[in-house]
Amino acid sequence: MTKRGATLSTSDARRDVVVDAAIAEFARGGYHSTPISAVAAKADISPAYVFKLFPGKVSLFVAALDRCYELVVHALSNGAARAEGADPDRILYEMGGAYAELIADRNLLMLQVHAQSATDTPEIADAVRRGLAKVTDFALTRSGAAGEQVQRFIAYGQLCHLIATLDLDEHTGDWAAVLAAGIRHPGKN
Amino acid sequence: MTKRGATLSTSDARRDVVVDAAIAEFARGGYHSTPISAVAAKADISPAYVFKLFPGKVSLFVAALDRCYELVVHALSNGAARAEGADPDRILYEMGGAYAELIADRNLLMLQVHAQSATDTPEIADAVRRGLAKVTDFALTRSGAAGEQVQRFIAYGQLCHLIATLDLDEHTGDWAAVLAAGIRHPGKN
DNA sequence: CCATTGAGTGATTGACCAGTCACTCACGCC
DNA sequence: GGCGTGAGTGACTGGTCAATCACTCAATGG
Repeated sequence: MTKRGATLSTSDARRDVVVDAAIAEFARGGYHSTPISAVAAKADISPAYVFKLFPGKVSLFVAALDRCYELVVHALSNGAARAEGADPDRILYEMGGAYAELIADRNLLMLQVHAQSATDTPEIADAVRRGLAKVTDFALTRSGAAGEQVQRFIAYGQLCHLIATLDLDEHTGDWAAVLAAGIRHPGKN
Repeated sequence: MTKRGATLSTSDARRDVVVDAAIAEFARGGYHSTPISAVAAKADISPAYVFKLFPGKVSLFVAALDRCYELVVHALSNGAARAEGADPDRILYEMGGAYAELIADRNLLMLQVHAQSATDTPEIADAVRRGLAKVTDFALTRSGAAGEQVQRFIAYGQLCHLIATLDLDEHTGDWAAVLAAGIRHPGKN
């Protein structure tokens, strides 16, 4: 039954599964406190095999990060499509909405937060810069908005990360309500 | 020569020294990948004694965080004093300038970034919420600005953290120039 | 039916690290 | 001059984890 094509692609398919597991696990514990064995368990695979699919822990984390930013750009693209032909601000607004939906499950959000904290590893710093460049460039060219608008877009994205990380909502206190005002349903799940 | 007063206060004095060392070391490696021994070495003290001064690693990190936010509020206060009597926006602007100066050495900035990534430890999450609450409340009451202005203030502070973490400046690329535009000299040790 | 290849694992190694404990040493006091 | 107390340490323990290696097993190709 396992025809040549399937067998040949098995290894690559596994790699994808492992990357998905890595996103989930690294998002939970961050880079340093998430053992490879956790990712392996999530992917129903032995820890040893992870090292056959990826040369080391860093590579796996970077692969997860790359995939994360890929998904982010994809979501922004979908959002922009919802405002086809509208003015730049409107397009950026829709992008923000799409981003909020994407990170509702928190995995992609927390992965970015953890990545920012692991930038003392050069490969990770490079990956974050690469991803952020792609996101920023896309927002600039696709929306056609001015630099200040895109800067603001990213800044409020960062604020959104903070709010979700800390589980802030109006019931945390007045100060939290101020920070979370108008931010689209962060947290929740 | 060690008079009674000095001897009696030695333990507390040591604690302060250790907290300073903890800020520097945790800022470099983050919570999980910074061993107590690194902090101890920086404070010229044996690792074992750190555990006599603090009940555990988490307590030490939280103590460092508390001190960090204390310094931030203090800086904001100084900044606000420079715009005494001016309009809220101007006061917030001066606060931003004072904050930029404070985090020029990056230690306090990176500590906050790492803390956000270590919020799966409840004590740390609490400490971050506590600190952010103090900062937000102070910005609100001291400047008298509207909630949206303070929200923006914090959002751009977060953006500033991202820029400094990644060492972005105009020479990193056009996208980086967009993000860093108008942000007051981040990085540059 | 044998040889090759690639998927996948168990067992192990070497390093590191949080936390503990029994100890020393230097004071100040009676 | 001993005694108590608090500063400070060395040595150890139990546990974890990244990475490696020698191995098994199944499929495929000739």
